[in-house]
Amino acid sequence: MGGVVTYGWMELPAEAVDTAARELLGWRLSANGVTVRLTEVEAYSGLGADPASHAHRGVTNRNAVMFGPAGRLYVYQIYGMHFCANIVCGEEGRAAAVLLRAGEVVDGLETARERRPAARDDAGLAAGPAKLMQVLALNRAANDTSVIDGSGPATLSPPATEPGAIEAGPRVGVTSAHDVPWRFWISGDPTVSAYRRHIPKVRPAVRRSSRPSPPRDGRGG
DNA sequence: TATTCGATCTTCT
DNA sequence: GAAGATCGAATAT
Repeated sequence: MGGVVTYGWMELPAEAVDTAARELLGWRLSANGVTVRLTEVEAYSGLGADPASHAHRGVTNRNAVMFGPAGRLYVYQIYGMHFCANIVCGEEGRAAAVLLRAGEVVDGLETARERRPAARDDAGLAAGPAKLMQVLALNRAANDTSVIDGSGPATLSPPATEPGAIEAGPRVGVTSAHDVPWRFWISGDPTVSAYRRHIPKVRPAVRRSSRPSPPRDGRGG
């Protein structure tokens, strides 16, 4: 009946977002003339039990897409200059998403190389969440668009071949929940990004008194 | 080869 | 006002 495409990972409940993440390995994402095969992803739930998730404090203007229906992109900007994308999972109303961390360029290689002149080799073209976005030429305009019905700039397709063994470990760059092994990657794949432990933010030399945080209506001058 | 640091700005408190 | 699901160049060893 319905011509609407539905994939298995879309029907998993929010609490099974880690399973959805595993299932998405090997899938292909195409946009703007380049296709990438996903080799590394991370799961985020934000159901209150996942402090590393953007959604764990509840709905905000930014993370609202995470609470929406599965199969759409949640794109956010990080450090004022990079964009990263998640594929929303889980039922509508409950936050769950899979961060796309790395991939292998399987089509549009020439274009990908032009978009990533800094890459040392082809394996490094999309070896990182922001690099992946750059290769696909996606930005905030892709936020809240579908990847399953062709209505948005990016389209997701099932794996051409079964991915090999999958490994799991702690997520990269998060400032909490280091013990949750929700980063998944295809074992031995050269395009998987290097693991970086949480890097404490460097503060200006001037350290204020170790007071936690000022009262929030202290806006007087 | 490993580690450190600067760039740059949106979002939330 | 401060932190942040990063990248790439520079520095240290």
